[in-house]
Order: sequence, then C-alpha cells, then structure tokens
Amino acid sequence: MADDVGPPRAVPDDGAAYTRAVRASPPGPVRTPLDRRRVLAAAIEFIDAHGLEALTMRRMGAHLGVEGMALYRHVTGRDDLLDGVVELVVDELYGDPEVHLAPQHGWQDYLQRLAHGVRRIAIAHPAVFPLIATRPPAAPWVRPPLRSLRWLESFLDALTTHGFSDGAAVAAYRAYTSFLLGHLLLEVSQRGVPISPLDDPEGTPQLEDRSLAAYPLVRRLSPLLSDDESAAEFEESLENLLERLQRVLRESRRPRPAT
Amino acid sequence: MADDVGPPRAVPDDGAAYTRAVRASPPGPVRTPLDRRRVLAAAIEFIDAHGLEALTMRRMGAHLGVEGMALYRHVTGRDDLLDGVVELVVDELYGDPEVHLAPQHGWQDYLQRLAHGVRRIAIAHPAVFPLIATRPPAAPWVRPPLRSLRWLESFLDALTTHGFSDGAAVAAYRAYTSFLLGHLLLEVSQRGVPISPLDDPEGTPQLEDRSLAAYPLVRRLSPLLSDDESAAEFEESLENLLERLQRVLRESRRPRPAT
DNA sequence: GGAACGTGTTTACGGCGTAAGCAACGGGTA
DNA sequence: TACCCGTTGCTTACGCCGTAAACACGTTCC
Repeated sequence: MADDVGPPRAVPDDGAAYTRAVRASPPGPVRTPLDRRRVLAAAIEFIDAHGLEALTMRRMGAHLGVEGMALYRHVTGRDDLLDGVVELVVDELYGDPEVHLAPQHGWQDYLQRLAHGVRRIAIAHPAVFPLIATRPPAAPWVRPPLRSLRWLESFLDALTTHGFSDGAAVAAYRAYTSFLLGHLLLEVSQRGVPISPLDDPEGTPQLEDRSLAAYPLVRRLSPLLSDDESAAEFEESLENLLERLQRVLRESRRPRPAT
Repeated sequence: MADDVGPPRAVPDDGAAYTRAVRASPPGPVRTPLDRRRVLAAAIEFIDAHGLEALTMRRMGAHLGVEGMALYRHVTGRDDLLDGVVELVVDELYGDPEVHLAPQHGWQDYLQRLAHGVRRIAIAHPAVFPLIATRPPAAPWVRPPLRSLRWLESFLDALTTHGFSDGAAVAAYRAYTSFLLGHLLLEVSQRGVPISPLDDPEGTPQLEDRSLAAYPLVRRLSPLLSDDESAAEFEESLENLLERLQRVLRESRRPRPAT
C-alpha cells in the first residue's frame, strides 16, 4: 500500500527480520516455543517495565520476538492475558515459603506472614498490583487482593480452626482484605510508579508554590506529607487490625457477657 | 424545511440518527451549546449506565447528540475528560451540605460526616468510584479518594485545630484514606456493578458446585460470604479508626509518659 | 512417504483517539 | 442593513488497536 519505495519485492519480512535478529541463532532455528506461562511471565515483566497502559498485543509479541497474533495460541485474548497475569502473581505468592512456613504458630502469625507476603508482591510488581486490585474476580465474594479460592479457603481454615465462629471468620476476611487493598494500593501509587505514558523523562515536581498559596496547611505540612512512612503505617494498622480481631474472637467465645 | 422532525431535546441512545435529526432542523435550530460541565455530567451519567469501558469519545458524542470530535472543544482529550469526571464528582461531595454542616462539633463528628459523604457518592456512582480510586492524582501525596487540595486542607485543619500535632494529623490522613479506599472499593465492586461488556443480560452465577468441591470451607460459608454487611462493617471499621486516632491524639499531647 | 497437528505469520476489518481543516450560526460594529 | 469574526460542531484522515480467518511451515506419528 504505502510501500511504494523500491520494487515490489516479495521479501518484505519486517517482523520476520526482527524475529530472526532476536533469536540470532545459527541455521538450525530452534526457538523454544512459547507457552502460556512464558507469555504471562513476559507480560508481568513488560508491565513492570513500561506500565499497564503500554501493554498491547503487538508490543507483547515484539517483546517476545514474535508477531502479536502468535499470542492468541496461548491466551484467548487480551482480557485472558490480563487475568492470567493476575493469576500468576497470586500463585507466586502462594508458592512463597515465607508465608506457609508456620501455619500452626497461631492465626495471628499466619495473618502477619500473609500480609507481609502480599505487600512483598505489591512492591515487587507495583504496576501489576492495581490490576489485582481492580479486575473483577471470579465470584463476587472472592475479594482482592486475595483473589483465589485457595487463599480464601486457607484463610478461613486458619481462623475457624483457632476458634473463630463462621461469622467472625468471614468478617475477619472482609476487614483483612479491605485493609490490605486500601493500604497497598495507596502505597504503590505513592511510590511514583504510575508512568502513564511510555516514559516520563522529566519529573514534573512543580505545583509546589503557585497553587499551594490557597492551602497554607498543606504547604506547611508538605514535607511531612511527602515522606514515606508506608512500612511503619502498614505495621501499625496491621497490628491494630489483629487486636481488633482478637477482641472479636474473645467475644464470640462466650455467648453474651452483657451490655 | 419541510422535514421539521420533533424538537431536538431529550437524548435518546441512537447517536447517529439523533445527530441527523438535529442537523436536519430548519434555520432556527436553537440547541443549547455544549460546555465543559455538561460534557462531564453526561460522562458520569454514561459511566453509571454502561460502565467505564464502554465510554469512548464517539459514543460520548452520540450520547450528547453530537459527533465525537465536538467534545474536543471542551476537553483536551479522553484523559482530560476522565480527570474532569473525577473532579466533578469530588466537587459534588464538596458541595454536600451534610458534610459541612457542623465542622465545629468536634473532629470525630467531622470525620464521620466526611466518611459517610464519600460512601454516599461511591454508592451513587459505583462505576465512577474506581476511577477516583485509581487515577493518579496531581501530587503524589494527595490520596484518593479525597483527591483534592481543598479536602486535604480541610481535613488537616479539622485535626490540627483540635489538638493533633502535625505528624499525627498527617498519619491520620493516611490511615483515613486507606480505610475509605479499601472499604469502598471492595464494597462497590461487590455490589455486582462492574458489567465489563456493555450489557450482561444473563447473570452467570454458576461456579457454585463443581469447582467448590475442593474448598469445603468456602462452600460451607458461601451463604455468609455472599451476603452484604457492608454498611455495618463500614460503621464498625470507622468507629475503630476513630478510636485509634483518639488514642494517638491523647498520646501526642503529653510528651512521653514512659514505656 | 504422507497425513495430522501445533506454532507462528499474513492479511484484513472495524473501532479507537485525535489532528487539521471547514461550514454555519450569532453577536458586535458600521 | 451589511459586514465580520469568534465560537461551535462537522468532515475527513491517519495510525494504532484487538482480533477473526486463512495460510506456511516444521514436527511427529503411522
């Protein structure tokens, strides 16, 4: 069409040339074939590197040294790819030995380990985490960021076997997921990761003086506001949550003390 | 001018036909011109009705009885439109008399009113709320869902004038936003609103039996898991947060009691 | 040798966001 | 009244997007 430069050769292999360059192997062109897992892993890598918005099927293909359409052999479409990314990250957490190390050291220990495990993956993949937080889960009561039935079962098991009533365990699950989601979503977004365009070569840290004139308190506290106490706050909120659950547990044990 | 079709008000869903009808009107076709606010309000309406993913510039145009490109007179692009939507919703909250009614009844009262106000808009615009939660704010320390300097100033003012130290006020701000975001994001997503495709005529509530076989606890508790205690949980978590802040306030008043 | 299959490529289509130029109306000025 | 010009919305056009369909090329098994 627009390729009127030069004679109409039958060798316009643009993508193929790139592919060849990428694999850069001798005459025997053994390229390990793609599979779903490799595609998903590459997608995580890509999102971490360039942000979620930059991920398109064609670019994903290029990232893997392949045409975009090749991906459709392994995922049914873009949505499936994104779902797969979420699933893979959640599984990565499930395989984390730190989390499962000592499930019988009490439920509080377990919830601590789990929370820190989730925080670890949020920090490891800050651009992926909003996906985990936002994508609608399979069942509406499987709440992000613990988006799998395995985790849900594991969580409920840990609590009910330690004396939580059914209702208390479910309430604890809800409080726990809310806490994790709120805290970690804000933490990863605060760490200046969003990079909406493909690259943000110049930081834009103005807004400091002009527009803050009308907000004296904000201006005065802005150094405090911008420094990062996420870790300590996470710890403190988690501690507080666990104490609250402890209280719930105690009260759910006796039938009704009085009011 | 023989084809004077009906009055060109009241926006139906078919954009093209509507546009044609409007244009075909006789020499005196007084149509109230668009303006930014009307565009943004229509966008909120559209998102509430069809979900965020369904919003495209052309469809937005059709919804307003106008070609898609007409919108670019009032917003610089799609991102700006979305930012404007967020801003408008946040302003809607700021104008809510329920919130500002009694700022001098104590900081706890204020935080209660504010929290309920935010919850009200989250529930009123469940499909818009994730936008508020997710879109990167102007400054990184302006945290969703209180995404405006006005709110931030107001919040900090309420606390510092009631005895909070600077550090305690900022910590309270962080804890408060985390709580709101986590709780409300999960609440609106649980209310089955997402509708990723334009319409979801058949609910797909299976998954009940087959795949739950491996998760006995989940199955047993699934009735508990699926009923909606959001309001009560919100109340309880908020109460708990306020108590925690009260404790912080008390302790920040004496220099250091001991440990 | 040849059929079947798995993997990746090519081509094509409609929809997207948006840049640029154009037409029509309304309100100032004469 | 006549003109003029800024505002508003429309038309056209471009490149990128997701993806359906047909195809080319190994590999594997009879």
